[in-house]
Amino acid sequence: MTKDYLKNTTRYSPFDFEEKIYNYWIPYFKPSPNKRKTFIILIAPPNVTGSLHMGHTLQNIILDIIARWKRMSGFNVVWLPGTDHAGIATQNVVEKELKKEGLTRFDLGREKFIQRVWEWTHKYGGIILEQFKKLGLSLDWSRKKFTLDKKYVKWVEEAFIRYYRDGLVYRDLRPVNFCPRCQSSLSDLEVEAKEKEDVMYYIKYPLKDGGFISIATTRPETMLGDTALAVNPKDERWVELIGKIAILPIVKRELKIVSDLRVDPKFGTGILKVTPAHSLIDYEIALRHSLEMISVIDEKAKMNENAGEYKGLNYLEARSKIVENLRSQNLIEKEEKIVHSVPHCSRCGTELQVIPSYEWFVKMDKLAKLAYNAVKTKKVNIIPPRFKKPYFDWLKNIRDWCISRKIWWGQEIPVWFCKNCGEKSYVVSIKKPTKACKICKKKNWEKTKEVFDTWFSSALWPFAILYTKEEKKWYPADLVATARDILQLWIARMIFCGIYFMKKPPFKTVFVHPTVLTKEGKRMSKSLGTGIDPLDLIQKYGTDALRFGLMWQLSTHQDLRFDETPIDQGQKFLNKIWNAYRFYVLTKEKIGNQNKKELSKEDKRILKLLQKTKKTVFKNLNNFEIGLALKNLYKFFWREVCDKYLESWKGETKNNITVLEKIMLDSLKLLHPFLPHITQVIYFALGYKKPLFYEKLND
RNA sequence: GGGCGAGUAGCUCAACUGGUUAGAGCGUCGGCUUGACGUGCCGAAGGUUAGAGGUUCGAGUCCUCUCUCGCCCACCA
Repeated sequence: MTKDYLKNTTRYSPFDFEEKIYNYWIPYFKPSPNKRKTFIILIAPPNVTGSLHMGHTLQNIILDIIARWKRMSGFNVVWLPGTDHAGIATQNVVEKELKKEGLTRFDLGREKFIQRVWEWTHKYGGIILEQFKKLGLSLDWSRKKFTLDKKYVKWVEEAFIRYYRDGLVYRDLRPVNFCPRCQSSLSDLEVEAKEKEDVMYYIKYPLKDGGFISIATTRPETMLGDTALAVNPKDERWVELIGKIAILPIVKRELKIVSDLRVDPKFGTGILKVTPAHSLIDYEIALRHSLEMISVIDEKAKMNENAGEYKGLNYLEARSKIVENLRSQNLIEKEEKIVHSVPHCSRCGTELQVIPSYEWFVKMDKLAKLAYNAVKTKKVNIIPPRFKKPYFDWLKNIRDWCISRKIWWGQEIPVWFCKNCGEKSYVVSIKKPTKACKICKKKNWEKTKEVFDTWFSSALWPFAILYTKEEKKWYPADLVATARDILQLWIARMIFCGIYFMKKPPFKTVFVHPTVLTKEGKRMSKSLGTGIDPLDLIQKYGTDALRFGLMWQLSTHQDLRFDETPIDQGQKFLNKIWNAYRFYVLTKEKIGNQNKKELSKEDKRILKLLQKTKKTVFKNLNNFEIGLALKNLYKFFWREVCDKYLESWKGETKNNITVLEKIMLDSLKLLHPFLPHITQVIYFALGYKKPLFYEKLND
């Protein structure tokens, strides 16, 4: 990387330099201890088993540009890499791997399976971070974090215990979304609604006093668990039914007809069958009317002992048998095909069941208020501001958070159950309890097999990685960037956890960046084959060109329909930059001591434009208008510096060499956050020895 | 069902709080270039800014309605 190399090479080749330059930088990415002003960026930890996609790429390039720019503006930048153990997601990846060997996790058993996931994690868990390096990210590699690090795990246990002591965590038997394949409960946010065609059955329920009423349902099999019927008191058609008794067909149970505002008169016949065990809305109604909860479906989506003659049947088999039975009694009034949305597991796509299960919940009312107020009072800024609305809406209508999972991979909940008494007797404690069970007076404790929702653990990420002795208490952070679908899942939860445990919100600014879509405007997805691998692009164009191409397309308010041509444009720009500096070196040599003392018209013009460009670029970076900032620079450097100013150096010189030097050095610095590798290479070629991001940008 | 966003040159996008002939890049076409540039430079063509109505001296920009697309959220049994 000498001056001669620059002079003699007419084309910049990223592949000769990018990796070497990156390795050179690594030690300098550490925050320096002697600077006072810090700027702390919080990374969104990718899943350990993940591999780089466009979302990570866009998000982290944005952050890297900010990080480098902040460093060059005099800040001590803290940005730590890390990964998330990602409970269900990771477990599913390993299960798929097992499937290839013809095995399920049940064949291995819990312990061996967990061991297997650890092996997988050790073998492949570092890949995603290695891929992050290829993007040129200025992360502090001396401080890698993982959500199952010893210290991290401790934070999670302590948080749970603190919630428990404060009465914010409780255990309850209630219907939850349950995935029959993953064999676990899920939180509301892990449920994905999918459109599906089904049959709506109108079933006649006899009234005790004679006559029939009809009830619409797509799930006749759940009727075995009906414990009431409900109508809306405002529905004039049915008010007179309130208080009357109907007879549940097949089971012959008497059902009281209750009045509840949650019943939608426009749906079906306006009469709702209340099945508290298998419907969340019905459960709410049941609480209000003290109704019994009878579960008829088990966690494998099979009918249980309460289903009488249907016991053991899969719910779909049971459905058709029940419909058959009803038909034979002439109790089906009508059947119609409908399309409606049905909850599926967001991780494996299986249709979910709502079944009652003992789970741990976090009470959300107080915590939601904390998160709400932090944004309302602008202690946390969400940019662009329009994303505040979904954030507020979510917090306003929130239900308690189910934080236990019955999967195997994850952090165990610090709870001990009495082997003899089971559900009736448990102790919340990190260590095995020494006291005796209150019921059986024995000390026969066994740790629960349940693990935490992975988001319970990642909600603590900001202080678990930033607030430790060796990390110099870098809490709170200044900035976090996120895709918008993570706003509730992660951002909101970090905010209330941060305030609850640390008394301060975990960051000041949340930047919600655009989603990378395909050129057709569709979501990029591996399974649909519409994804583009950023690594392929790097191999084809180099990192700087990719960074240019992506940022060129970035605007704050519109999703990005990914187009490859700007990357090509980036490659040309790199070559233009390279040759501009060649010309600069050659010109300097040629001019020697024929320098002019005064400033020419061109000198003055370009200096003025430089100041103006700096101002707009900084303003745009401040507003996360990265695409605009890059365009400002592109135009300035190519159209003004190259096409006009450098051209004016050809022929008899009337310009001042010190101006040329300033323009070329300042341009290099300005370009560095966006195109870090090439600018560093040129910087070395010009004879400088430092990382370019150690230079001051705004003098 | 609710919310948000977008529909501007062939393609991907700009145009700050409404203000002169609506701008870039790529693509197309025509020239030029052996004192940096596998290229570069100069220039041209190309748009009733989705549609309809309204406010205004003036609207891509504000209001209303319609259409199309996308995303997020939602316990419609």
